[in-house]
Amino acid sequence: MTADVHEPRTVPTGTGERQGWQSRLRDRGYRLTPQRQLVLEAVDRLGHATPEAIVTEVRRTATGVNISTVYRTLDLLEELGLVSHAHLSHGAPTYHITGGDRHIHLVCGGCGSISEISPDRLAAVVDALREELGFTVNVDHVALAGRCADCSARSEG
Amino acid sequence: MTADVHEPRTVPTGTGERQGWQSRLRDRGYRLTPQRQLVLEAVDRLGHATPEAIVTEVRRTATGVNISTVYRTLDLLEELGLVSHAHLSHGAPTYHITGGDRHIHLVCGGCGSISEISPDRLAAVVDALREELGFTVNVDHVALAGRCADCSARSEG
DNA sequence: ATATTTGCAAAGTGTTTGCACCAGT
DNA sequence: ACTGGTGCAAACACTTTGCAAATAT
Repeated sequence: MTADVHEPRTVPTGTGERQGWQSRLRDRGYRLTPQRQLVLEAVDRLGHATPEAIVTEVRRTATGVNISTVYRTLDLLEELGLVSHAHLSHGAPTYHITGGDRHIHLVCGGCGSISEISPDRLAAVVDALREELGFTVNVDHVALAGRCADCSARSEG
Repeated sequence: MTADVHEPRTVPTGTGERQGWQSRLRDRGYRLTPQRQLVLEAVDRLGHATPEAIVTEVRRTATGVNISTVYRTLDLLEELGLVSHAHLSHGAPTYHITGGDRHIHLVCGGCGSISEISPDRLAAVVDALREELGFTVNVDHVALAGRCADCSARSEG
């Protein structure tokens, strides 16, 4: 059990939203390049992916795309609100498509598996923190570390 | 406002617990070295500190202590359960004394300030996740990203 | 005495940057 | 044509590791 429990969502690069992000890019003075499309598609396809995994995926169709371009592109896509990242493990962050279904990550420190739960689970806490402390939690970015059922069982029993 | 909102807690290197961790170290076959005491004291004094900050603090009294020793020592102290780390920002993790008051970190993405809240705030969620999914959240390790009151006000107007 | 720990330096990740060339507009 | 984007290589930040010398036991 090391797998990513991601299930593919409707692609923002698909028919529906195509105009959306592409013209958003243009309106801000950015250019539409193959690399940017490829990175966005790769992020969507992979679910939760590190820059390294993304560049590998991108290279399946376009050899020669550079890792630094991927980093720059991810920054850009994040600025545009198309993707966001979370620090799920000790190493590289993982990027995922935003919009549609937001979610909170559960990361198992034992086996590294990632699962997702609804942000509603934290709604009460989030509201309380905003009202009492003025602190606005960025739910997309939250990762809860711990141990999954399997690993808990393993270490206890 | 970039400050750490840490307030010093009772030092485990102080009178009370001294025997505790020191003999725990010995029992496991480890040796008690000045470096290990200094690192532990520094972590306690600093509250939430990166390895870099810790080595700087340690060097105020003992010049020549190497950063790699600090890393090794932090790993050891964590294994012994004396400290734990959390990933509060994009860069280096921060270490803090465990035991006594556990807490959850709120990290402001705007100004980088760190505040702490009681783990009780998440108790309901944590319990629900354990019962429904079998997932045990490691509360010490949790950091909630977002924007503090000041930064929220600033960005909204 | 001797096995652990340290310091040092070198290597390993993950990420950013400067710059010449390339490409979208 | 013009400006922004890309690839490349080098620099950077953070962390780990091999090994000989130092030290706790």
